[in-house]
Amino acid sequence: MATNLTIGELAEAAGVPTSTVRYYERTGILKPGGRSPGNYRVYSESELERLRFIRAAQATGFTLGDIKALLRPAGCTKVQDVIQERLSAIGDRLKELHHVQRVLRASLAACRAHEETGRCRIVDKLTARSKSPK
Amino acid sequence: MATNLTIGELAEAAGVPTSTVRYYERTGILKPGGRSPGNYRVYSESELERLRFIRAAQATGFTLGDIKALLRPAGCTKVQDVIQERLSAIGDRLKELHHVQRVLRASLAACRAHEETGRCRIVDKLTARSKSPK
DNA sequence: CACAACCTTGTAGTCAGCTTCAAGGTCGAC
DNA sequence: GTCGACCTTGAAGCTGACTACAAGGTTGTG
Repeated sequence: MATNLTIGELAEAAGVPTSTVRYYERTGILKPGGRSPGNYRVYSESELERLRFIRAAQATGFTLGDIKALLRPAGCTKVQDVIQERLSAIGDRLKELHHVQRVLRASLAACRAHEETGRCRIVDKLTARSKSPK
Repeated sequence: MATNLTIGELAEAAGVPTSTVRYYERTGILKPGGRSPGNYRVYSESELERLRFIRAAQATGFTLGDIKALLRPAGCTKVQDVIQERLSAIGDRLKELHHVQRVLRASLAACRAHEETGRCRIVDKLTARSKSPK
């Protein structure tokens, strides 16, 4: 079950360039499980999963620094704190994302409703908030 | 109702530095409504809302280029396309965010469950995906 | 064993998104 | 009218996250 992957295979599987994988290694966020006799990096499934997690977290607005802190082994209590913090950040992100989604949907509806009038005031809608500004 | 704001007031209200507001102007994503007699930038509520929208969208992973395209007035049909595209991107983002949330919650639970054993294998959990890898 | 397609290290360059600085102009309170 | 807190422009500098390049080593196929 310990699928051994080269850097190219790993990169392909996660949909990132190999240069990015090496960059992640330089920053210390993702290390190969070992090295082959010919000094090639060797990765296993768990490193692939880790890489996928990194990309998913990144796409939702976390920096590599955030993610590194999250993945860093530490005292269990401390880790719990970090995760709690991150979950709360995710909660905020979700709210913001839903706001953007709501505004865009409203814009789209307004746009369609006015399609026949030839007058599209979509930008007004886009700049209006549908909820209280915190 | 046309509240007139200086750059400092606008920045304060949106929680960004004034330098960022000027940078946004340089990139063409946020322009002041006008200028005061003394050549100060003057903003209204609608520019404040636009700025807040920009920040919310940015926090959820959109680039300024994305947002600019989104806010750019254009033919109604074209705008609809752009918005549809963005909504689909948001759908993806939400999925990723929920995945991260799920993994973190599972980690937290596992961490707590093992609190008394003194052994915390949280990193394993963090790198495991709870769902099919697409 | 030759060849292409991979891999290695190290260093330098790129781009987005700010951030800081210098040298000054404006505004409101005293 | 002068003081300090604001504002102006333009240009340079910074950080995070890659990305490209040079110069070479490894591996699998015919």
